[in-house]
Amino acid sequence: MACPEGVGNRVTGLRDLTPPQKEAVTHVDGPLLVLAGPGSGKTRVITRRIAHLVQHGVNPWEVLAITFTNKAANEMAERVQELLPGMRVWVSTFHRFCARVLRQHASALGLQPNYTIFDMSDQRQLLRAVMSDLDISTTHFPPHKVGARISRLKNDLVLPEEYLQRHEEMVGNHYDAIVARVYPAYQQALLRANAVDFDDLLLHVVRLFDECPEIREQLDRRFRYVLVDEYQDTNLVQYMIVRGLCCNEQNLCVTGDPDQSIYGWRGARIKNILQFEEDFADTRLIRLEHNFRSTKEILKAADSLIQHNVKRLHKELFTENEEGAPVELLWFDDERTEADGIAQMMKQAVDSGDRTWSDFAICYRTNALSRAMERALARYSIPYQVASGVAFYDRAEIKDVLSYLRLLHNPNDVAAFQRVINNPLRGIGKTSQNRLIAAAREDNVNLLEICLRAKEIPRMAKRGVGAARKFASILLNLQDKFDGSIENLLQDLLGQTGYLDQWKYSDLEEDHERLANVEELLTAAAQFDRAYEEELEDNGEALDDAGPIQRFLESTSLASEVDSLESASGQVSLMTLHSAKGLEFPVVFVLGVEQNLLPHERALESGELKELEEERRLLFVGMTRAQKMLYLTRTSQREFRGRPLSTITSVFLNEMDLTITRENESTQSPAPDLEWKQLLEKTRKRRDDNDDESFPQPFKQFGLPKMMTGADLLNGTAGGKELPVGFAVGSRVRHPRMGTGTVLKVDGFGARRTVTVEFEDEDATEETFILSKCPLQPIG
DNA sequence: CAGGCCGTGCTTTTT
DNA sequence: GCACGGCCTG
Repeated sequence: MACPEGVGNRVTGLRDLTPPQKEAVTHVDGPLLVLAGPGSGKTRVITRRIAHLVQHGVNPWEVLAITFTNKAANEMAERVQELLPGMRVWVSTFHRFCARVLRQHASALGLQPNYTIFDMSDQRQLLRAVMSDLDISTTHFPPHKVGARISRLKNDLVLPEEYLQRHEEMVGNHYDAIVARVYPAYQQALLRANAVDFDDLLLHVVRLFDECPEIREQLDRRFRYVLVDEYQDTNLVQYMIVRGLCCNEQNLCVTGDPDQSIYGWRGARIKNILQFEEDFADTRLIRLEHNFRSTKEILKAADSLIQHNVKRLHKELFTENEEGAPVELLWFDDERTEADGIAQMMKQAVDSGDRTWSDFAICYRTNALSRAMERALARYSIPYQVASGVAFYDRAEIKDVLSYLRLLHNPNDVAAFQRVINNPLRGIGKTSQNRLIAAAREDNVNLLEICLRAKEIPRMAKRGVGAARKFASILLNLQDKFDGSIENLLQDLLGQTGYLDQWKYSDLEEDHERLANVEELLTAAAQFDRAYEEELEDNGEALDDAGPIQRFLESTSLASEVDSLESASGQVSLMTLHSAKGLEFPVVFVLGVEQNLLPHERALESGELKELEEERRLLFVGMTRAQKMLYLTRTSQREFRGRPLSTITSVFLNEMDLTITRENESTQSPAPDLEWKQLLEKTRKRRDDNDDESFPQPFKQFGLPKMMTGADLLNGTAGGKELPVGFAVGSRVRHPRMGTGTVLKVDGFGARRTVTVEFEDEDATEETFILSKCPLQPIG
């Protein structure tokens, strides 16, 4: 029975694993931290470990594997299914897991089990309403920005009351004051709508754990083995969920790579993984350092780059793959030559039969960089796909249909109500809608009920009364007739509301597309019906106590795009560095390795070391996607927001040994930073300092404080009548993007005062600025 | 009440 | 350079 490796059978023999991989797979009890370098077979280790647990007596339902994305969850579930046919192991995203927990314990949090999950547009709509209630200008404070702030607070586990309190102690920041008012009101509005936003799904579970210790313990005991992938990307809320599930049963296995943490900006705390050993006593630490993906040259370059990060756990990456070609820096004149050059290289490789189109990936820091590249690919007739998230479920027609379903399922869903009450047009305008919503709130009844009683509402438009009653009775009737099939329900719904009539007789291509999309939704519903039925048969009772409508809506709100990138589809892939994570390609181009682009301007402006390091990790992630060939590119001149700008050498380029290929001899870019080595030493010495460390000054593009811009100086003077010091003709000024220059001319007065500046780039560009609106700074 | 025009303001993205 | 939002007009 026992084979040389110890236990094992045909399915999970361990011979194909490296020693550290094997160690991770066979570890059973107690906390386990797997630091997995890029291309080190991490997913394989997780799935094999799950199989190993189950084959050694752990019940499949005692295992919980958590990922971030649906894609990762599906892949993992598939591979577990191959190893353990017919067994149900819970592999889920954080959000899906929480949605389910919440459903079962909704009442403990003041929700009903048929709660709705609000997506970003619902959130924005609700915020808009809440803000106008509070008389807050949505022009000055755009709801999506306020929403982003609230989201960030939720990710950081800050509750409305706490924020209000914390804010009262602070003085000054206007934006915070607004958010402090909006946040509690927004939460109240969500509760009234029996709805949660994405962040609430997680936050409510933490609250549940906090307020109902017995529920926490019950879940903790039930999921004896918990696995969390990409642990370096967890934020504070996710961290608390994981901890909550692992107090009593500390069989927690986390995998991740601090060097690939690139989501700090949305609240991910790299600390979570760095401090894992402190959080859990007797942690077994395993490093997966053997890279199976890249050539030695690629790995060497990537490793030399990441070595410059100070805050990291050391890893010694190595590979047994071939030496490979050196990593090259391609230096072009401008973005057009860059794009053409890359297109030509790819075409040549494909024409000669060495490569196929799908071997290539082109990565960039910001989406804007894809434009020039796309044009070139079109010129060369190269097939390509861009990974960008125009999600199926975000399309207006899909959202409309789903909103009907949402409203009949949760008649308090105000966002859904507003979306469909006058669509198709029923003569219930904004005013009538607001009257209905206000009346529902006052009478404490749901939105469908208030529609039936619209007649009783004072000053309600007559036309709207009948329409509202008809609208509500259609939905209530559908609710009664529901026979368990979502597809039938949607069909009836479309028939009775006449929603599709607006496009049915149109010749427009886009209207055809809309109809086709709705058709696709019906197919998805039919598929769901079948799967739901199967699950019922499989389990006797449903695995889950929620009805099909709740489950269907949940799956649509938590599903993102229909797998936007198709592998092996004979096309070149274009994507941001962020979306490249987790993928691999034989040949990778990383575009625009230039100061202010990579590292990004915003990271430099912040002056924070941790932001600079995240940019470095971003490049590291990009580089380690490459299997055979890796090219970094830069230009001398690049169009930025419509203006051509001279570029600056990225600090990252100085951190690696690269072969530099100049496509064209052209203008010399500013010399590499001579003080670099010294700076690095200084930075290293500071490594033990706290988090908010800033990097040494010369990194900052603009050494002068913001208060010194012409705009600020002008606004600071009485009425702005005088010319601010430092802007006389002939004085030297600096512009954050254009660089330094000399004032040629001054015109106008007060807010209309303009200055014309000749910059010191090679064409001596002349630019005229409105002094009160530009970031020009005087020098000296 | 919808459509067009003007001004503004700009990373990265999942759920 | 472009996209989105707000405001104004037909």
